[in-house]
Amino acid sequence: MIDKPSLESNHILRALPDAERARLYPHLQLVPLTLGAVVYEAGARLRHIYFPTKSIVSLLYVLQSGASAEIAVVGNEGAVGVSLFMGGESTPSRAVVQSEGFAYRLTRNRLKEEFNRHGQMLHLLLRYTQSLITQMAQTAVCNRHHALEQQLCRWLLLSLDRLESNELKMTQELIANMLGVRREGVTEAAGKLQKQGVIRYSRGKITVLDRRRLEKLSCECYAVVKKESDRLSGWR
Amino acid sequence: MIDKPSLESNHILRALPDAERARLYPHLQLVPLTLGAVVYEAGARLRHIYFPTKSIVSLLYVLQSGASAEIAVVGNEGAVGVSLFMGGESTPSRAVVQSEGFAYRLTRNRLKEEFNRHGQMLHLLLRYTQSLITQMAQTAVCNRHHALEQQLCRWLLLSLDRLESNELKMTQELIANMLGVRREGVTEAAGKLQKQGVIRYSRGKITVLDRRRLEKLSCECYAVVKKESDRLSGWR
DNA sequence: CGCGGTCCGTACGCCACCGAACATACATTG
DNA sequence: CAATGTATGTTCGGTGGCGTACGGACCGCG
Repeated sequence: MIDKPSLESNHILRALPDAERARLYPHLQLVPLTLGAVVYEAGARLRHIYFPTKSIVSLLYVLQSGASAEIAVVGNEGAVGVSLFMGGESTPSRAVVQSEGFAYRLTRNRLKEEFNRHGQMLHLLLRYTQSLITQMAQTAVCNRHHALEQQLCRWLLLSLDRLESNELKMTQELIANMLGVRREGVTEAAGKLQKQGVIRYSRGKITVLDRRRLEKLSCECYAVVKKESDRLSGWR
Repeated sequence: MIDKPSLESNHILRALPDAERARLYPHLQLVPLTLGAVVYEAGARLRHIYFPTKSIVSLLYVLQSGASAEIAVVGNEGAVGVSLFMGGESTPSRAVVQSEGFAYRLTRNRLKEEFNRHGQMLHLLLRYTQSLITQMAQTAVCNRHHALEQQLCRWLLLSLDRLESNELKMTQELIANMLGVRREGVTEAAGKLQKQGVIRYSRGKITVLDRRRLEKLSCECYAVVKKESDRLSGWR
């Protein structure tokens, strides 16, 4: 369906020194991530760490009531399953594929082995983890203080950054699940944005027409996360 | 004012093998943490990592609007400034002393040195970081879905766990800042709890009378965080 | 072509929380 | 003991998002 992506499509893998990448190469398994697939379940023992290439994975928290909320989103800038090298073999969150694509994965044991060599992989993952933490913290505050419409803008931008087009396949229902709000709320907010000519959408296909405006309408959270993520993925 | 606490008052320091602890001992500096003191400012370059003994430190996010919210709370179970060993020398959050006490601290360079030895310290800090992540994630979802009263219960419990008494010095105003809500909202929720005989309070002194009830009235978030924290601080 | 499913639009009552303003009581200080 | 500051109590209108319900539009499929 799509060309198989190279290792370099993932920023972490790309940033590895050639020697390390070569060493890892035979152990990196390319797997397709289909829309809606659960990469790992909350509380389950993780078996792999995933390095997305063109896919997007959402980290979701599901409450006892069934209500849920996204706490972070991961694309080709990072990795899914960082708790593997942190030592607790599981997390209470669920990872769901939000945008179809591929990922390279490494088994738990391989990762630990690599980890124990204390090469760049370790440092890159640590830095990435910190940017993940920033994203989660910002999400927490955003949930508390910002209006739905602003959050929608933030969310669209975060997704957009992890794709290569200005179009995303995503129903309002799913977005509502991610943001932890009602679908109707998303309909209304998206309606406003469309009326202003910022986006256009229809049946699960959203096209961003005016990214500038979208950034202005978003809360500060997007910029903060982006900036910190850029800073941490920069060299040294 | 208070007896100087031993290294073992902090769970991470306590869990270190004797040899490591002995090696670190001369470099650990005991510092008092006074109420309201800012351990580090958002975006500022961190210079130390802190291991609280009897104090509590809140990690706060402050928005451009001035609104704020606590994203995690750290006591003698953990450490403040984990981003130091993650590689990004700062974080966008602010750390504020919420309950007076002491902490041992280590300079940035010492920590890095220790880190490079790849001993237990590294693993303990990594595990602790994961439990911190859990707390932040849970906070994010809690902010989204749970009622103020439940959140207040959660917050009281989290603080209580990090003290040794059933009494905390904390005004409703400050609690409101932490939770990112209005002071009046806290007054109302606290009033309800007092009427039910769960807590008693007066002018910045809150006494928990019925911890069981408090746990029942709290949202699930407290239990989830507690359980995961216990799991991760357990052996291996 | 018709049917069922997915996706989006709209509307209504409801409630928790907000913003602001003001009242009261206790505490500390000089 | 007066004065000022701090902590808590109470009120009132406003509103953003919730729960629920229903209707219409477009799609793919048989």
